[in-house]
Amino acid sequence: MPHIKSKGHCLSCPVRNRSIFSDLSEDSLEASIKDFHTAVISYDAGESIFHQNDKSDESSYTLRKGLIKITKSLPDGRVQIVRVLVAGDLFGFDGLAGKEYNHTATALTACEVCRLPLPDLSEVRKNNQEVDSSIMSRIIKNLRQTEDMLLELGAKKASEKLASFLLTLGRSDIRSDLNTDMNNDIQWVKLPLSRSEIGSLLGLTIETVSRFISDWKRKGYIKESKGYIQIIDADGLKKAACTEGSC
Amino acid sequence: MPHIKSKGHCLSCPVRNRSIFSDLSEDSLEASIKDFHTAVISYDAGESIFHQNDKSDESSYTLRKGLIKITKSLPDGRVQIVRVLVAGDLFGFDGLAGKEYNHTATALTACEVCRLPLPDLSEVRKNNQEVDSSIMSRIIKNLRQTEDMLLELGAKKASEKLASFLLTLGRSDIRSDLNTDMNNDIQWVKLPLSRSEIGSLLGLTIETVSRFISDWKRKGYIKESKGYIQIIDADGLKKAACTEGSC
DNA sequence: CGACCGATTGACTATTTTCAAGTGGTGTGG
DNA sequence: CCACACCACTTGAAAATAGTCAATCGGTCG
Repeated sequence: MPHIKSKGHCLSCPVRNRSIFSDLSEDSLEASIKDFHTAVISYDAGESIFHQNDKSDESSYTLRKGLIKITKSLPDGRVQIVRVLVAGDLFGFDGLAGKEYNHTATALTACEVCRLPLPDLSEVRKNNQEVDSSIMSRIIKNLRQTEDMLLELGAKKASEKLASFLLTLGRSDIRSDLNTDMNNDIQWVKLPLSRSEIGSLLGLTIETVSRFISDWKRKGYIKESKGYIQIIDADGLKKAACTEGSC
Repeated sequence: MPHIKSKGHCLSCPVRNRSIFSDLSEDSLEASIKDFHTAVISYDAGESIFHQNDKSDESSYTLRKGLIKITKSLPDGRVQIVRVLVAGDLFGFDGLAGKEYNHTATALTACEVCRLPLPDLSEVRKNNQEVDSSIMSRIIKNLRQTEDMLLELGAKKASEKLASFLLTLGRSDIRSDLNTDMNNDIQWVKLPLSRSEIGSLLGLTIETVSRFISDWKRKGYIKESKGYIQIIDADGLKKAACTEGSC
C-alpha cells in the first residue's frame, strides 16, 4: 500500500537538480517552498498512483525514485503504454485541463513521488519565471515525445519499432536514468519493461517482441543477461530492422 | 504562395471568441494587444506553414480560417498525421521547448493564420492569468488528445480505428468546426481528409480505408456524397467494427 | 520438489499490405 | 463538344506481416 513518508524537503530533495525547481537558487527555493504542501509518498512496484477516468486529486507529482509507466486502456482490457517516467519527471498535471485523469500512472519499480497541490504549482508558476518556463517546457516536451511515438506506432513495421526502441535505450543520455542502482557498467542497460510491456508500448504482441529479440540475439546484434541488455552491433541492427533510415 | 494580408486586429478577429484571448474583456484585450506584432497570413491548400526539423521562427500561430494538418514523417517519406487543426486552434508553440519544429503544418484548405511572436505570447502570459491558463489548458489538451491517438494507433484493429474516426466526425461538437461553408445540413459532415490522409492519420493504407468504407456503405451504415458523409446507423457501425466497446 | 511466471518457439490463422487493374468524375485542349 | 489525361478512389488476387493458440523451457520462490 502507498504510504506517506514525510513532508517533502526541497532543499535536500534527491532530484532537486532534475526537478522543475532545478533552476532556482537555494534562496529562491527556500522562499518559494515555505508555503508548499508537499508530501513524499512511496509505492510498491505494481501499485498505481492514479487511474484513467478517476477524478483528478488536484495534485501534480514529481518522481523522486524508481520508474513509472503511464498507460491508457480500452474497455476490453487492451493496454497502451504512453510513456515511461524517470526520476525528476513531472506528472499528474492533467488536472490543469480537465476534471478526470486521462491516463493511469503505475509504479514499474518501488517508487517515491513528491505530491504538490496544483494551487501551489500555479502559485509558484506565477511568482517564478524560471519555474513557469521549466514546467511549460516539460509539458511541451511530453507533447513532442508523444507525437514522436505516434509516428513510431502509425508508420513503422514491428521490427522497426523494436529496433528503434532498443537503440533509444542504448543512447547514453537515457542509460543513466535507467541504471539507478549499483550497476554502472556502461555497456549494459537495464531493461525497464517486460516483453509484454514492450509489446504494449509498441503496439505488438509479446510473441512478436520475443521473436525479433531472439532472432537478433542469434545474429549477434544484441546480448541479454538477467534483465540487462547490451547492443553489440548497432549498425547490424539498423540494417536488419530499419528500412531507409527509419530508426 | 503565402502572403501577409495585414496586421491582425484582435477586436474584430473572426475567431476572437475561440482563440486564446476568448476570456478577455474587450478592454483587457485592447490593453494587451497594443504592443503585439501580429500578422495575418494566407495560405493556399497544400502549402506549408512550417516544416519538421526547420528552425523555429519564434512565432506562435492561431488558425483563423480553414483547416490545417499537423504531420510527422520518416526519412523514406512515410507520413503520420498527428492532428487536424480547426479555427481558433493555437499551434507552432514548439519553439517554447526546442530550437526546431517537431512537426510539419500544412494547409488542408485555403487558410488564414494569425502569427504572434513568442516573446509577445510570453509577455501576455505573464500579464494575464486568463490567457496564461487558456494557453496551458490548450497545450495539455493537445497532449491528452495525442495520448488518445496513441491508444487508437497502438491498440486497435483497422476497423476499430476507422469506425471511431467516423463516429468522432459525427459528433455534433466537431461538425460545426468542419462545415465552415454554406452547408449547414446537420446530417452531412464534410470529410476533411482524403482516403489516403485518413490512412495516414490511422496508420493504414488507402486500400484498407477504402475497403471498410465501401463495405459499410453497402451495409447501409454510412452514406457519402461529394465529399460529405452521413452516419446512418451508428449502432450498426459500432457493432460491426468495435469489439467490446472500443469506440 | 513442485508451482508459477516470464519468455521462447512452432504451427497455424487472420489481418493488412502490396501489386495491379479498372472505374468514375473533372478539367483541359483540340 | 468530345477525346484525353489525370486523379482519387475502388476492387481483386496474392503475399507479407503480425496475431493466436498451444506446448515447452528455465529460472525463482515457497
